[in-house]
Amino acid sequence: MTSGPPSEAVDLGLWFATFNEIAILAQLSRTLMEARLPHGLLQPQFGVLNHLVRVADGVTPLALARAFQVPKTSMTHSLAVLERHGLVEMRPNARDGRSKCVFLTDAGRKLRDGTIAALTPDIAALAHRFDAARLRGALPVLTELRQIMDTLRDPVSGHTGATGAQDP
Amino acid sequence: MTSGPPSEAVDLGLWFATFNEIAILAQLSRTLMEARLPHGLLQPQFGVLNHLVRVADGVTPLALARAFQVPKTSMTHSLAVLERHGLVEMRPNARDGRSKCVFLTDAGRKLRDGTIAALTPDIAALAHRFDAARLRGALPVLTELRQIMDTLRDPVSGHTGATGAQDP
DNA sequence: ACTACATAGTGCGATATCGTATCAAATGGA
DNA sequence: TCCATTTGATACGATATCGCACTATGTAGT
Repeated sequence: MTSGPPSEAVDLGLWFATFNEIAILAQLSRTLMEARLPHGLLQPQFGVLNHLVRVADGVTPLALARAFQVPKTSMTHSLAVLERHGLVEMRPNARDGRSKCVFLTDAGRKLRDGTIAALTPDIAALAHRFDAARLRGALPVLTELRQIMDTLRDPVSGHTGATGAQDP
Repeated sequence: MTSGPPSEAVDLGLWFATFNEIAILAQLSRTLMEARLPHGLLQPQFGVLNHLVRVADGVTPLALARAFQVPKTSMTHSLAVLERHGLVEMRPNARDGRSKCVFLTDAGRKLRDGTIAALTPDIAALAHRFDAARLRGALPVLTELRQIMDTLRDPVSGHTGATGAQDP
């Protein structure tokens, strides 16, 4: 055999440690956010709301599922919650009869802005203790890693199928 | 009022973007892992198993809940699953009659090692596309951020109460 | 046009997550 | 010692997550 693995050993520990930290940080940020969200709304729902404001209105549920890398059924549920609360509106997709488009309502926009405002002191407290420059340095690494994992994702099953564009 | 905020504006966008990437990466790594886990085991359970191997055996459920920053009830559930599968053993805590100690079984150790082995090619594929040095640079930032968020956590309610030591 | 296949969304069931309430053991005063 | 408070763990219920299977629409090949 001539072309085995890169012959350079992979630092498994590094990767596991990273994923471990990421999992815990996700948990911490979730808790942080949900402490400021109105009753009945959880982080996934707020994430969608925020995405609609920051990126674009009128996208399809599947595009959202891809953006967040969750199964489409999970996104269906999140959107149903948001719609039940009157925060988004689902309209038929003129270009594709199977599809729908998700639009923010005024209430949705307002609630998102209010939540951001409510979160600001918490973030400020964090920023007070943690140098933003370090974060700014780490963020591109996270982004690139996310993109690569995106790409490597098995484009199989009912999960979501393919790569999802993220906030540009 | 004399001592308002640091008068320096906080880069909210930076923080939100970071938390956003972290949430998606957590999702991606979860999916990656669960694709290699035996049926019936999910990432949280494997995380516990891995922690017991890497850090220490014989810790209490509450210590585990703190380490992962999940509510104690979630940890109770995860441990029940692991115990049902014969992967861990719960013994009474000699030092505290209310408490228990979690121990790995041989099956648990074996399953953890097998899963690591099964994951290695996936990690290797990642490592092939992503420079480990960059990851190594970013990891301390994540760790420190996690520690700080740990510290700032409201030590309230039934969540977990306090800071949890993480893999040293 | 007709048939195959792919794709968008959803209903359903199994399981996970987590807040609240509860119980039992420990701790710390009076 | 007795009582109040704290702390570790769990039961329970509400909701979230997600895999599977299904429908409906779109797309391609003939």
